[in-house]
Amino acid sequence: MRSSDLPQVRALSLFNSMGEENFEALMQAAYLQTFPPQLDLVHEGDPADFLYVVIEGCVELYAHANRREATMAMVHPVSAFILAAVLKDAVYLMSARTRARSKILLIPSENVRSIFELDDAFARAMVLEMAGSYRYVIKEHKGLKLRSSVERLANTLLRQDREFGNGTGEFELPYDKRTLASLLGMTPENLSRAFNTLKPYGVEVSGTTIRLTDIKALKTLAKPTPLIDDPKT
Amino acid sequence: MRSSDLPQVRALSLFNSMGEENFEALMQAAYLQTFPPQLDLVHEGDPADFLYVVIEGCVELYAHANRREATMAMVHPVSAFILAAVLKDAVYLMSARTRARSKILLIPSENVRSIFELDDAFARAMVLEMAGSYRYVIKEHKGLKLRSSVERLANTLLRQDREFGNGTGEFELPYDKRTLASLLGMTPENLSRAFNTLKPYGVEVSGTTIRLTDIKALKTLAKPTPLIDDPKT
DNA sequence: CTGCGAAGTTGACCTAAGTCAAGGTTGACG
DNA sequence: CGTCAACCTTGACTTAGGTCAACTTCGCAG
Repeated sequence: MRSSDLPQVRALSLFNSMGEENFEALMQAAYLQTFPPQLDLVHEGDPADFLYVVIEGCVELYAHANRREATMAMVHPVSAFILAAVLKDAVYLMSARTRARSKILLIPSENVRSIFELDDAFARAMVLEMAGSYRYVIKEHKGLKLRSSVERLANTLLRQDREFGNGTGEFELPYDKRTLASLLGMTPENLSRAFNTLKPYGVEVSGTTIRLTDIKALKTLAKPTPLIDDPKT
Repeated sequence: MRSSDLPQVRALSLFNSMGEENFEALMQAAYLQTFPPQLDLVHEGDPADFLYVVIEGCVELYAHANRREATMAMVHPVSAFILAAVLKDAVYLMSARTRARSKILLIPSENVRSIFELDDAFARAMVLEMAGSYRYVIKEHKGLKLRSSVERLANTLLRQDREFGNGTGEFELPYDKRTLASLLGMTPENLSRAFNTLKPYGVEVSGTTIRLTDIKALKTLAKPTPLIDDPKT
């Protein structure tokens, strides 16, 4: 793999505390590849052969059942996904596909597990990574169980504004609306309608650009809570 | 704490590989207490002061938002809960209450974290424990997003039959119906109706006893998949 | 500029599930 | 053995959200 990409991988909290020789051994075994958009990387039910790290681009995690499909999460650079399946040497619970041209690091799961046994700092980093992922899903699950679709949308907009618009009230949706709809657990049609019901709360939509002109009102409706909406904790 | 309870704690996969002196240090700092039913142990949003281990009884994890409440999981002996919050030194994302008279081990989270730093085997056990919890929530989330409430109930019944009835088709519900309803993400009224729509598929309910007389038909409706319904993987 | 196709929107309609209000069961306790 | 209080069930009704089909918008290739 290209040495210019190494530092950003090394900088990941998952890798930055491990021993240099172990890191090198992992990278030695790894493949760095660039994939076109809409390419299936892993399929749920398959044994976990690789740990994946998104270096550039964007990856969608999704799941199937009952001839329905649901987007479970979007993975942005630089972060790893499907760590749990690799550690447990189990099958993937989710499928993954690229949503943009993406540069991705593939580390054979056997190597991940053997270095995990060898390197104590790596093992500890894994715990924290897993704890973070766990809490992310718990928050998603709480949102889905306790909120209406309009509330979920409102809170997502408020979060995006904090993350991408720096609280200015104007930002771009990071993905298309059908994906957003699936992520929020609704149909594209219903997302459209949800945007309309948010119009009186100062939500202006034009294509993929969003403007929030009355954040206070939106918050009254959304009732955000750090126990669901704060990605940090 | 009573020494007769030590072996079952030690036998937990979370604790069975760690060094003896570290285990003793943890237990030295821990409290073993028996609580009456319906007692609140932790409240979401509070800082994680203790790691909890259910030795006897039953604990419900639940969450609040929008003046609604949802049961997130039931914890049975012998297992630990809210590990992630303890490790990250963060606030609890869920509340917990006893659902039966319960014997519970409380380990101060500072001690957990310091032993985590000290004991490599303990750190590795934590990774696997977290990975298991992560995959549990992912499965719950998939079920909620991809299945109707009747399907969720049908699959839960099939699973209970495997776990408690050993596949005989007859077993007791492990908790009351309102709890089951909340766990499945529906109202008690709707659970009643769901049981009725399952009647033609050989589901007989009398109080808390369930008899499945046509498992094949039930499976046709439930369409179980190990990627959601197998608690082992 | 034009025309095509995908993505998004809208409206009409339908269905699953929630809500509310009675009843009915059951089980603990006097 | 009766009474009370949970818990559960049922029925009538409402509502959120899904479905289907038509239409619009927009980006883009020719």
